[in-house]
Amino acid sequence: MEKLLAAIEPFKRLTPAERQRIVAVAREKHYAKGETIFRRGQASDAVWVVKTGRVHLMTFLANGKVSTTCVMVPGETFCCLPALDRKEYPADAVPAEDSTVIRIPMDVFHQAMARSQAFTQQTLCLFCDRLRQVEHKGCMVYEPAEQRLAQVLLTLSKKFGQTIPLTRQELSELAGITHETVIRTLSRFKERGMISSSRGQTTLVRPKQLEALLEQL
Amino acid sequence: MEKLLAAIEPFKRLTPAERQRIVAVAREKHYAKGETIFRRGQASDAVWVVKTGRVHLMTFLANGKVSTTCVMVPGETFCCLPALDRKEYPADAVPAEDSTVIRIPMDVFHQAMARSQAFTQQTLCLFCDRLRQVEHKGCMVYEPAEQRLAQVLLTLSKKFGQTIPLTRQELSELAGITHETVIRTLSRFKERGMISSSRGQTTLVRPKQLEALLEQL
DNA sequence: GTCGTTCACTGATCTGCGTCATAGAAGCCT
DNA sequence: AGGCTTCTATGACGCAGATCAGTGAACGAC
Repeated sequence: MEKLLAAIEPFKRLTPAERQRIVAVAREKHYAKGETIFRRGQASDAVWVVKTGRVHLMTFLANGKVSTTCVMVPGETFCCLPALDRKEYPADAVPAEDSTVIRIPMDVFHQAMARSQAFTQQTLCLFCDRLRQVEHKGCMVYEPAEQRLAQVLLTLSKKFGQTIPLTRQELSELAGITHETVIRTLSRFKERGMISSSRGQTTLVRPKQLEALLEQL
Repeated sequence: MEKLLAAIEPFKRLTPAERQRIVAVAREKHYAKGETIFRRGQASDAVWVVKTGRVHLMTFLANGKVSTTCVMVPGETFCCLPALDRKEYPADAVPAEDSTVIRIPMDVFHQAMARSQAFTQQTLCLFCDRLRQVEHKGCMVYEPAEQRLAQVLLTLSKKFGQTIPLTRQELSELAGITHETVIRTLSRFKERGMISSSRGQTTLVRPKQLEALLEQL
């Protein structure tokens, strides 16, 4: 665990001794696909790091629909937000596949921030990036389905590289469209040679063309 | 200006002496409706406080549409985000009516954060609140126009009270729907006795019924 | 192997809302 | 006054995409 934390933001900013204080109380936990790590509205008491697998931050809406706000992959820290203001979790965290996560009690996280200026600064930067992402996503309301999906794919490719291991259903929850529309749109992309796909994954063959879709209009 | 800052977050958290350091270099500026305070993408060099009027944070999209992310009213501080990570402004700031704002150079803002733990903490809280709002707004993509508009009205009523001084056009930019749809939807709300309205303003007569709209489904 | 489940795909409606057009009312300027 | 702009309002039309329905392929469990 020390090795993992030493390699990722924001924990790499700590001295080994400071990091050790965290390692001493952090606990590794395993969750099966579809379990719930925490729910929206619960009081926050920890910061989380994905070690293996994939965790989605999602909101279940009144009309039965699901909105996924973020996909967290190994090495990513999630829920800095409640860590900063100590308020409740803003979304549900659900492993999209069997996942191992590290749970860091909030108190030691705060102690680390109090001790290390660099650690605090980096935590804030991660946090700011997140807000910028979310704000950008908010503007997507106005784009048609095709552009929304292209945007989602390009964003995911920054995390996963060319091959994105999400189902059409999961993509639909990210893009805010139905999974049927995702399928139809991806079929068109495939006809145009922009992507290839197999069960549970999509590969961007011509990312440039997808980017071009966003520019136009 | 000292009097205003002493009354609002996060500046009220400073000691009078610390606050005076800010007042010494802050400048009051007046902008007419429709001018631009700053644009998205510009390097950020200041934090802003609304003194009078109303400032919208908005994004102009490629297809000519406009998305308003936030309405700032007197006493509110905006652009803590670039203040934290020193990156570029994430949106345009445009006065929706003639407005007076206070411009606080970013350096003194940072100095204040370095000096006062309470000030930093409060700045972070404001920031977290903003992220929670934006995340919540992101989920709205899935709601039909009626619910989106109801949500927008209820959110605005927290700032303005029962009477919301925005035009239909401005409401449409906040809700992510056309102004025609806003007009039609508000007409229905009016028929049902939930609101009343006149040119440039909408009054929530039965806010409970609007809230009920959000619960159902 | 068989069964059950998940995922991918396709076609056939249906509809909310965007788009376009038009018109009147309210407010501001000279 | 008159003219101009902004805001509100309403109707007609069309379409993107949601909804509903059905099929088949891939995968895991036993």
